[in-house]
Amino acid sequence: MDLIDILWRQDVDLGAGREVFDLSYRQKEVELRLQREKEEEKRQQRQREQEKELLAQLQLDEETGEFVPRSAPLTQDTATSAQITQNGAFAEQDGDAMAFDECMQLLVQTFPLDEAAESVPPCLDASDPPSTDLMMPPDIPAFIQNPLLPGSLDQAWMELLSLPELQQCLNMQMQESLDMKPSVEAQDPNYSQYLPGIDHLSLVKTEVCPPEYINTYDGSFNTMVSPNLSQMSLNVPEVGAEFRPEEFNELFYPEMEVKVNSGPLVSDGGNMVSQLAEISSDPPVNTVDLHSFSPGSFSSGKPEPMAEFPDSDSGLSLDSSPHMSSPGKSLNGDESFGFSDSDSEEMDNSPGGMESDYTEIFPLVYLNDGAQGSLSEKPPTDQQEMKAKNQKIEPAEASGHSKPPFTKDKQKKRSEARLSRDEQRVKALQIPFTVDKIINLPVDDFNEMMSKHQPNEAQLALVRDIRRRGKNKVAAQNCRKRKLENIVGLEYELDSLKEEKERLMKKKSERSSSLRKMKQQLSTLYQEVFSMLRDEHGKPFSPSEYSLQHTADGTVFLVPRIKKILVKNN
DNA sequence: CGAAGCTGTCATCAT
DNA sequence: AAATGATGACAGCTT
Repeated sequence: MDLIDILWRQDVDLGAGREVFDLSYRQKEVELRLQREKEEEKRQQRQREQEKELLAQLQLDEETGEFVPRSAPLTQDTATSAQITQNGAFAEQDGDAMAFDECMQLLVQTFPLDEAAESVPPCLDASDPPSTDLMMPPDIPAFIQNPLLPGSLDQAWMELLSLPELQQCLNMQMQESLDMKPSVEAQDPNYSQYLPGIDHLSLVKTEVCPPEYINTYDGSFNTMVSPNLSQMSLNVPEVGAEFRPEEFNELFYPEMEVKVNSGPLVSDGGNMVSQLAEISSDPPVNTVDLHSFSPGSFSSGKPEPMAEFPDSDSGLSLDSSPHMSSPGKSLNGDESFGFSDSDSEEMDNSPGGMESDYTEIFPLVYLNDGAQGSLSEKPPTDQQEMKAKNQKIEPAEASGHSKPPFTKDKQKKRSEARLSRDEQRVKALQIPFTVDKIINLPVDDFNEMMSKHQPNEAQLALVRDIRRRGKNKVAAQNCRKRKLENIVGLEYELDSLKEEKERLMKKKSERSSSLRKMKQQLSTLYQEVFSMLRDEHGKPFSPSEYSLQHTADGTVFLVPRIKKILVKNN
């Protein structure tokens, strides 16, 4: 379940938001893809007529929507051009006529589980016995053809499938599902919750899994899976029959779904617990731990705080996702009292960051809860405890079950965690005020509120701490905002000044050019005027002997240069 | 793996 | 004197 959860988050991190899991969204995608595929099919038919060889080598890549050279699917070594053509033919003739159950029965009959398991390569055998079965007969692949999933999801699920532990789980689940077809049907109800079109399936939902649990963890899986299940028989005729990794994934989603839903619930009889026990180096992974992840268990496990401060969440973790805040709350609420910020920082990271380690962390947390006593001792105690926790957690990570996805999961806004922690502290000290009020209430109201409650020293210190931190946080945000605005303003001013400088330089250049032009014109005019002047003999004046000078009033005189020189000398 | 950026927090001073 | 705002500095975390 942890792995599934991790991978689901990985899907989200990879860009597959909840909208991806939405039926309508996916249906649109399907329509587009189908349209594309029809076009491509037409083109392919033309190509078949022209070149059969090309046909064998070309294949519609559902991820990119392009025809690419056919590469053998992961587990399909037998993929040949002949089979491809067979698949295509089968898709048209048999695909729509054969229901999923019928195909499954046929597969089970044709390929017993033992053979199927043996025939599957190691990397996928665990995860998809059914899919391998489906692949084997050339007529089945039509099922698998479903271009619903985006590439990112496909990748994420491929990663999921590549996990050995999960493959084991999936393998066992798959075998069970093959034996008991109803189990597969039981999964649908969950899917239907997120699929408007599959309402009829929702009848069994409550029997399979608590609604809260489904809401928090199963939603994504459900939406991913359900379209495929519901439309599996419908998709068969329309899409080309080809094997792809993502198709396998789609087939497996139901199984994962089953695990997610039923794992914690049916943990006693199911394989999940045993698998988890094998996976985890820490033996004490039990159903209680698993249940601790579900929202319902959160509320049930910590009834008092939740009941006492029902609106505390809304007060501060406005932008925090419920999924994230919930675990943190249950975690911190139990153990958090009056510890220092640094402690709380550590708290933040471990619970929020390693979600897959919930099973390991939560038990520890519960222990801590019980151990928590007075308020004043908390800071050092918590630090030590956290260190101990981390040490305990590390082995599990070292065992290879904490993976890169965890680091992605760690990407949470500290604000969310901080608020959540403060809330938990408030709850822990049984302070009947929301953190929001503690921080944002005016001084008078705040003091009045506090006086009414008559808080003890620890409560008062915590409340004032929270208020100070909260206000300072806002102040820091504003300060940084101002700083950025100042930077932006200065940059803008700098740009303006540069533009101004540019403009002035350009103006200067223009003026200089204009001045040169005017000098040129003046010179021309001077020569023109001078050349028109004549002495008493009708001869022009020599420019070397005479020059023209003008006074301020515009009067022009012809001045002999010698005289002028004499005047200058004088 | 290191640099850069973001955010919360603390210390300090100013209001 | 207390509360609050502003801001530099620091640490932890993410990108």
